[in-house]
Amino acid sequence: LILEAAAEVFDELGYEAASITEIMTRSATSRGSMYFHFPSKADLARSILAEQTVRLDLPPNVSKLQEIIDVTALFAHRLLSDPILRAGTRLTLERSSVEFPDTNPYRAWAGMVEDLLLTAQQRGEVLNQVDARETAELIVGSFAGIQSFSHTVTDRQDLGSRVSAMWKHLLPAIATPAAMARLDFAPDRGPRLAAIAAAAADDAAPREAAGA
Amino acid sequence: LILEAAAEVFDELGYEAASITEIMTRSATSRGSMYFHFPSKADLARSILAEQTVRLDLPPNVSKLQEIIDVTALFAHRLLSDPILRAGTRLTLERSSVEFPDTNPYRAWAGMVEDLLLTAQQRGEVLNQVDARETAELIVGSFAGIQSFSHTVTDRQDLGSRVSAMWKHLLPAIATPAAMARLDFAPDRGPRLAAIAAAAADDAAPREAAGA
Amino acid sequence: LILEAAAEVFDELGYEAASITEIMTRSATSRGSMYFHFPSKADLARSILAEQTVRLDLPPNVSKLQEIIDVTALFAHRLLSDPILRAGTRLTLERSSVEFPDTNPYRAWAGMVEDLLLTAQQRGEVLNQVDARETAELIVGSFAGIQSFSHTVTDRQDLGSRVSAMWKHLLPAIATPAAMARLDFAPDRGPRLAAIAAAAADDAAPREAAGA
Amino acid sequence: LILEAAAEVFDELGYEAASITEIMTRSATSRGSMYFHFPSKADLARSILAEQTVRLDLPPNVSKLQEIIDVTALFAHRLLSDPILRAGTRLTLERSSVEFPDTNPYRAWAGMVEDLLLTAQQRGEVLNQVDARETAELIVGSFAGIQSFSHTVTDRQDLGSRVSAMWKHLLPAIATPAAMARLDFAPDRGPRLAAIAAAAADDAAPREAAGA
DNA sequence: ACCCTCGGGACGACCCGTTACT
DNA sequence: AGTAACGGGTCGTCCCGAGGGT
Repeated sequence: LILEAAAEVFDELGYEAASITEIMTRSATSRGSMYFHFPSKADLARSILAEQTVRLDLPPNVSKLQEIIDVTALFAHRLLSDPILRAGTRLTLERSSVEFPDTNPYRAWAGMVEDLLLTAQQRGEVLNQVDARETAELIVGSFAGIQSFSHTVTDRQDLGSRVSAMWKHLLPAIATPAAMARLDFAPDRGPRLAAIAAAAADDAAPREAAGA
Repeated sequence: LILEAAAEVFDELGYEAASITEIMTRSATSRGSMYFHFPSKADLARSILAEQTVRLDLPPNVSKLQEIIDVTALFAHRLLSDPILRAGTRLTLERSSVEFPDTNPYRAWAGMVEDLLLTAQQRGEVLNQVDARETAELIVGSFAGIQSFSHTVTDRQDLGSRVSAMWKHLLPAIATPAAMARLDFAPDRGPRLAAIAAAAADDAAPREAAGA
Repeated sequence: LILEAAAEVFDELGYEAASITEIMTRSATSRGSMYFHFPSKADLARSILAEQTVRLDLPPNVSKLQEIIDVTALFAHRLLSDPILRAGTRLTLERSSVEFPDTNPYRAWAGMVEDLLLTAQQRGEVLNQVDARETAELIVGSFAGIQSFSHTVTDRQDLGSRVSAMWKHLLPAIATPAAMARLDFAPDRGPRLAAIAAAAADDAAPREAAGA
Repeated sequence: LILEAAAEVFDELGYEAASITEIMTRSATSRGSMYFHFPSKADLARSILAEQTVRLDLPPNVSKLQEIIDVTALFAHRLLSDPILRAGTRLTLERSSVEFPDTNPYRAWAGMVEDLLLTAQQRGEVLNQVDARETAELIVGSFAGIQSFSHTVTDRQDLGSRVSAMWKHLLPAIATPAAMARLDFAPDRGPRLAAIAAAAADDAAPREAAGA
């Protein structure tokens, strides 16, 4: 797809430094075709941001706290290989303040985490003194910063460990002792989740193929 | 100064979107003068990054852990008014991966925090199971992300509270209970430190004037 | 054509002093169009050099020595009116050393003359002791210098006479007496050849028009 | 000297592409000093052209024709090592048409050669039918072109041979048979003359030193 | 409906030769 | 002699329409 190429370029160069010409070249598209599908450069960026949120559907878990952890772990894992996600984070970090009046990715993520947190709190997984919104925004912000740090220092190779460390430091102030004992936030949580998802997809695919 | 204007523009537009012409206009400098002092745009960015680290000298504290907290609190506070610092963080977030081979701001901050953390650990303020480097990098990353979040959502107006919340969540996993009781990480810690520093400067200035 | 304008400017100002803007203005082209056809200024120069060599097709002559003379005479004549040729010589003189690794115009010309010289020698028009390569390169070099001299002093108005004088001085050391008697290197040899070529073109054109 | 550095840069880059900053750097001069000695860039070029003509004083010879040959041979030889001369020829070739209203180097050289030629003709060394001015200008032009050719193709390493070849081709049409027998235009004429001049200078220097 | 060649300006950073003030 | 300041100008490139073809 043409978005793929755009994502690569945005990831490598950032929004401003990315040139449509470069995207064209890399996706072997011509100028006319490019502007037929995406009226402007900003449109490309918006499409990438939209794609990004779509790609985070996770199977529900009995523990809502585990779900939050899993979303970060899987996101961290996918960041290693998915150019759309990589570009999405870069664009969020660089341009969130200016570009997205309503569909701010930060807000979207924080809202999702806050909802999960509230549910978890009702189920007794989360300490009572926790302010769901405050904690949710802290988690999202921290994750974004850690990701940036890891990107800078090791090109995200150690992002899994860093996210694991984040949870190790944060959870004592969030989770109830009982809930905490059952949580899995090991560094390889991301890859494991990805493997499970891939297996599920393999299960589903033949059925689809048979249906078609 | 000319750096001041550059910082403003970088803060508002980011590195790529900032134009030298705009910086020129805003600082009422001519093109020739501009390039006499800063041979290139990248040089301007580098100078801002360098200035930034200089501006973080804090009076030593008996508690090294408190020193770490204070550095974040004061930094958060100054971020509200100091364009150099504002620009510095934006440049770090946007371009740290590409621009600064050795003088990476992330590394510099993380190194400083790690040193303080190790000293604190020797003094019994920090739990033994804490890995100083891991924790230091987590703190720096989280701070950067939180700052970005706050910048996006409220133009950093609530950064003090967010940093305070960060410490509230992080400290239980870092500080020994005894040390924790004596730590001050209230949201207004930053402004208070700034006031103290200002008073100290007022004290020193007259003496200097008298000496001269 | 756009090359025409570029040639004019290069001819008048030289490569470095010529500005793309000036070429644009003079050819009423926009910058976008300009860079669409010629990716760079150097490319313009290269194209001019290429055009130049194309424009020197001459009807074969029984005397190969006469062919060499004719090529210089016609070239000298065209230099008065053809901007591409004028620019070409200037570019060759100024930049041949640096710009054209393989397609050096000097070498191209010298090679052509050398070949003709060798053929002429086999036919007995050229003295045996003549070293074809040495003489060919001398002719090309001399022609270039004479052209530069004439350009400087009389804006090339007397180039025909100068080339004639060159042959008057050179031929005794090149041509056999028998061949020499039949050679025509009068100052107006160039214009006469041009007239013949024009007449031939007029002959051909109607036929083409009729065929089409 | 500062001219030396300027000459180098002009030789390598040409007039337009040469930058005063580069000349400054290479001669370790500061901007102020630079503009104190040479009010403008054009002034630098003019000074180099002036220096150039000075450096061609040759001991008088009984044969004026030999003197002409020697001037070309010595000039060709010095071109290998003297940056001032190298730069001078480049500037002459590039800018003679535009820069020097009265002190045109071409004219200066042609005039000198013409005078020598006339004297030689009076002495019977030169054929009667020779038009001194025409021939003088031919010689100067040819030399310039040959030098350019050699510069392009072999960085002037074979310039001696080329000049020798030039004379071999030209002299039959210029010199009387009697005079020609006594002329020396071998390829190594330049180096030999330089050696003689050096020896003479060695002779003179001690005396000067003694006198001083 | 989809794609591409071609054209259009507006800036981009950078660097230039040159002049005042110290 | 030397540091600082000055604008004008360079080439290159960018994001983007418009007409022609498939």
